[in-house]
Amino acid sequence: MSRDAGSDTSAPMIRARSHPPASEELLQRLTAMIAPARIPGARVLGAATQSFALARGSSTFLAAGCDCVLFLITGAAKLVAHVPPDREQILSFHFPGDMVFLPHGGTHSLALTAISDCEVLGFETADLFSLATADAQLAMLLCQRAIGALGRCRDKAIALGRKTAPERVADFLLSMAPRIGVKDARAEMTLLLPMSRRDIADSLGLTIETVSRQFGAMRTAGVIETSGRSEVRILDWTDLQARAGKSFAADQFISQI
Amino acid sequence: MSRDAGSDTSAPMIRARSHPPASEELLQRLTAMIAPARIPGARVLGAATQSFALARGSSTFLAAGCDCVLFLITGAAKLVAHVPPDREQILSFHFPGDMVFLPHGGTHSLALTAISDCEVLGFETADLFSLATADAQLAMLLCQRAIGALGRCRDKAIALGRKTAPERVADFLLSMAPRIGVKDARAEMTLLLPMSRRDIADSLGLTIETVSRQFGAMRTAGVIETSGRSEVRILDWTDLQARAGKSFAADQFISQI
DNA sequence: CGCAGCATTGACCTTCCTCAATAAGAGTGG
DNA sequence: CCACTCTTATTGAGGAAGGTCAATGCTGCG
Repeated sequence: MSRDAGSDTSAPMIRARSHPPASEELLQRLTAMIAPARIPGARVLGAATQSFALARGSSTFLAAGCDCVLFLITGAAKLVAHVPPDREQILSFHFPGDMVFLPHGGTHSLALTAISDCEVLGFETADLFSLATADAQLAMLLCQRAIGALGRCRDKAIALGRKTAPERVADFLLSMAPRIGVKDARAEMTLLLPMSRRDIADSLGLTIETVSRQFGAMRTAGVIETSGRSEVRILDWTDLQARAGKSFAADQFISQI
Repeated sequence: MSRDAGSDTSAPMIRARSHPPASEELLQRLTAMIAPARIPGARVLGAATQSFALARGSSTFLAAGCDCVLFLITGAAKLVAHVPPDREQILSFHFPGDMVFLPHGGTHSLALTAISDCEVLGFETADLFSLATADAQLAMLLCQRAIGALGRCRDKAIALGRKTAPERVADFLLSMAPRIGVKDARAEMTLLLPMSRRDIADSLGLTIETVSRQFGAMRTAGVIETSGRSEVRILDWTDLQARAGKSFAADQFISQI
């Protein structure tokens, strides 16, 4: 439970410099990405927008009182909760197109930390809400995204509360596959994990060592193959699902046939 | 990890009978309860509303495909996720005034189960959304409630991932206090817990025995006092917060001075 | 090529779970 | 009102999963 508290201090939490007028290009990419439920007036949205560049390892410092919604445009990021004195729980990983809600008033101190260099669009929740009051479609978009985030958070709570270490690690790989997986020639899926073993451990409520041992076990069993620090290839999809506790994995099978 | 699977089967999950026209009275109470962000046209809402009576122990059976939002009018309920073969995780407890989002498409099977007899108003999410498209205030209400639920779910994930058994049990009492606590003559707070030890355990990702031991330890230490199965009196608020891991509990103290 | 950080592996220990027995509540019917 | 019974809670002893500590091996970068 002890952790080198100094390592984080060396990369101090900074409130990322904001470039008040969000670049036209970033707004374009935002609207393109959330197209399925298109935002009617990206121009209007533009006025309340601030763009952030978040360098690898740096965090948006979000103490109590800050209340905003972020859009991740490029890069990969983690939403981290700090538990005194030196524990931390990663609540979610985020990739381009994701919306991150950071409401004020939570009991814990949260920060969005860049795993790789990121571009982010940020809104004060109040600003976004006042826009949404006049724009039901924007309001619905926010609502759907929030409910989606709630669903994923519930899945995480279930895993943290009632799953074993092997199940959690298998779950993790399965949840990452559709987001960052690439199918190769032999139809095997390869993941290039942007996060460290520590990140994975902090996300699953485990230790680095336990995560490493589970990777080792699956490697030995021929379920996965790893090369370097970040590459994981899934060799036996069925076995992986069994390890995640998906009994019979009926749903997935049906859709694969 | 073994559990008497038969005990639940005897009280089968039923789709509660719906009384198509929601009673005027229940709608009145709903609008009264969510008054802070009042719904402009409760009459309109009424058309899409179904009222449920959920007897103690019975559940709304919500298999994949169902997608609805529930309002709890009276009683106490738990949102339960079932993890095959016989584990379960309680995601949240609910009390009158609460809104429960039950989106379709989650990976786990969820059910809202009544801890005591409940009255519930239910909406198909699609219906509610189509109403909200024409009504920004309703949309905002939904959005704020969803973000609120997300915040509480994150707190639960943090507790399940990174807190010890004593911390979780203390956390539980602290989280229940503002919702169901009653201050008595000596300004001590008394909780009448509607849920069993099993419910508490399933909510905290622990076993009944561990929860019971933690109650025992706090009783011995003079932090709490219990009488009967459900009554808990908080004697030492400061110590309880310390046990919950709220280091120094600075925020709370300041607001108490 | 060498260094610093990260990942892996092993030995041991703590926490919490499991199994089992006992006790206390809360209904029920006499 | 009390005895009876069923359920739920408490308490104890032992075991397993995962955490902690420590040593070694990669890997990617200057």
